[in-house]
Amino acid sequence: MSVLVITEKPLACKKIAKILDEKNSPKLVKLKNVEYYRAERGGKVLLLVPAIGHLFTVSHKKEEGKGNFEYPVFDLKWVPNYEKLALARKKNRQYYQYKNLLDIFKKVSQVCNEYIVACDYDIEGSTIGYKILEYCIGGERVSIAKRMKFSSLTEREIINSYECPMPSLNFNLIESGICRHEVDYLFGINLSHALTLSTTKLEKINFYLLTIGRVQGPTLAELVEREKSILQFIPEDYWKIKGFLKFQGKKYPIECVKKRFYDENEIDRVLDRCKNKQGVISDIKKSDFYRNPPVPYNLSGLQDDAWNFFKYNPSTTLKIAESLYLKSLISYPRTSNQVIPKSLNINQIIQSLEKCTEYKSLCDELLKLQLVPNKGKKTDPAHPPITPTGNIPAEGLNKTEKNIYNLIVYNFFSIFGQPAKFEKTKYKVMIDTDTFYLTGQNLVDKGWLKFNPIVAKGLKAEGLPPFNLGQIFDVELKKEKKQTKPPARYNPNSIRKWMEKNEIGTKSTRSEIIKKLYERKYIKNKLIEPTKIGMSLIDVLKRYVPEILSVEMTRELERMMNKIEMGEIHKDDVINNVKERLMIILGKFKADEMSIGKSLEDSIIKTYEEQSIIGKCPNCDGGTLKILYSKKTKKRFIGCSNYPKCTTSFPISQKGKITPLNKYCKYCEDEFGKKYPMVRLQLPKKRPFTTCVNWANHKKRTDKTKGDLKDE
DNA sequence: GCAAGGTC
Repeated sequence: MSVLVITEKPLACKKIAKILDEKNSPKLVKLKNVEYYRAERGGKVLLLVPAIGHLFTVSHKKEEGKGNFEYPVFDLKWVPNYEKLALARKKNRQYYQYKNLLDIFKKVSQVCNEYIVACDYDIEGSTIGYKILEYCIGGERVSIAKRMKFSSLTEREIINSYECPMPSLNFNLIESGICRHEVDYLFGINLSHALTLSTTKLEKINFYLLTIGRVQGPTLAELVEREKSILQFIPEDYWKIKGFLKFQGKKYPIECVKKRFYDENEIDRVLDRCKNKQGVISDIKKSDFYRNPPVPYNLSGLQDDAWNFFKYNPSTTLKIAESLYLKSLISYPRTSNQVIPKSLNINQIIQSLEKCTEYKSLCDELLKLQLVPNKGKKTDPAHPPITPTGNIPAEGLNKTEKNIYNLIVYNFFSIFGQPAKFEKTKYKVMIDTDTFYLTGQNLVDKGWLKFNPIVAKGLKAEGLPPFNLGQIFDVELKKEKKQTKPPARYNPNSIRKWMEKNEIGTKSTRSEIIKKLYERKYIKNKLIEPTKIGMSLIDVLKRYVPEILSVEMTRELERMMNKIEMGEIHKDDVINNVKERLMIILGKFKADEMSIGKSLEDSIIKTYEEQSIIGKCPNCDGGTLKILYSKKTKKRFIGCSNYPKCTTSFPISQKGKITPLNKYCKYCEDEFGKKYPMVRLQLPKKRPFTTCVNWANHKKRTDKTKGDLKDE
């Protein structure tokens, strides 16, 4: 008989197998497309099988797939992941992957008499391991299973945690994990069903999916809150001086010591005083400042830079990073670690990257240094920071992949660099009795910046010519009228950071949940604006379930789970409490179902109408082109709102998502002298492309995919 | 067709 070792993921399985095998060469077994390992240690045979995250999930007893949105849903059960996929009619590759894996687990467990859980030592990892064992050997016998507890995949920790495992699973931790799943399910499914059914029962809407949960709720609420403060903002007029100092045919911007004038008379007095006067340099201050090298990337850091330099969505960044990881080009991306572990072979990685001509000179330079990596504050027991592995991309990466990969390589290089040194010069410029400043900065020592062309390129470090004390210049001063600005809108990255700060969601789920808010049409645009649906959803929830909109709900859940971990309370108490609360909430909801549905229905219809607008009609006055549906064929097309007076219409793809671009086609303007709107078309599983609504009349049909745009 | 959390 053998020992079954369960790990959370394939990568960890491979590492643990290699460490535990006495010859460090475990045998790879492939069965039904599943890979696991056979190792030998201390006269025992170890069979190490990896999960792929959760293999089980919560469901409810009456769930019969499509169409059943009854509530309340209180009778929960746990089912294998693949069963859920089957319910969703998704018997895809993933379905068979999960199903085969569970089959293998069951099969392997039958030739074992010892069981060890080696998943991450946290509530999710504990739940993953327990659910698999329960399925394989039954709830009773799980009591004989042991637990490896380690905080990093190093040889010392792995061997130690294997030789001295915890004598049993941590059942409190497992209970709290199960509890977390069930609480999220109870709130999420019940409230989503209640919202969805409220509009379904009305005439105008056949079915519109509305969802809400512990993380979606507060995130949407924050976006709506921001929108309200933008709408309520009353701009205030102010004036500022736009000034230049002239020197050898060049103009250098100077700033008045008083940056904003709220009284127009005051700024006029200053400008009067300065009229026809020259500026004198009355003081020179030089100071050095340093910009430290970056800390190693964790997922958040990578998402941040990918947004700052390339405006990639956090969810795109995660997806690309995952694909680079699966190609073995970078380490595991779902990490929060910012500290390079001592065990990482830095030299080897750089030597491997040296073979790539693009990085060769930087690698050569790095290899001359003593390599001490900079580090950040965050650590992660499960994974190191994101670094290149040293493998060179074999086939070409696409542009997005290449950009993300370069960010990771250059960040890795930069962490070994010295601080970059800048010299700041501040000239005090007096014009009559008024004070202005001219500032510039010079990069005097590139430090780490020489290892990071992406950051260096975006740097503004324009120096000033050396001026002398008492030097006199002609100046140019103008009055500019300005208005105070409302608070800035969130973008997908800044709202992700807000979630991170408030500790809702996890590093791997935040960007997905933001994406979900877009998919549900709760929010729109890159500078995020809630739609009418988003606004009225928050209105309804504020009245009936304010708790689902607060970050405090997550805090409370965490407190409850801590208490379960400490053995102070039982999971059932928490679940029963949630059910009682939901009973009251759902009761009120049901009573007011019609009025709730009505207000949501109006918003849904309006949001759809808004989003169907493509642009102005090129052939009539005041007409609007819209996506319409033919009554006869039920197919969609683009038509003018002035029909039947105006019969302008265009065919459009029946599949895919159409987004107006607020731009018109340059080709058509030159050719026909009319403004035809451009749209973006996203066909399923294809790259989105830009096209003119009138592309069928272009001479060269290929023009439809060219971004030949002109702003309106 | 639904949550949030793991992971390929």
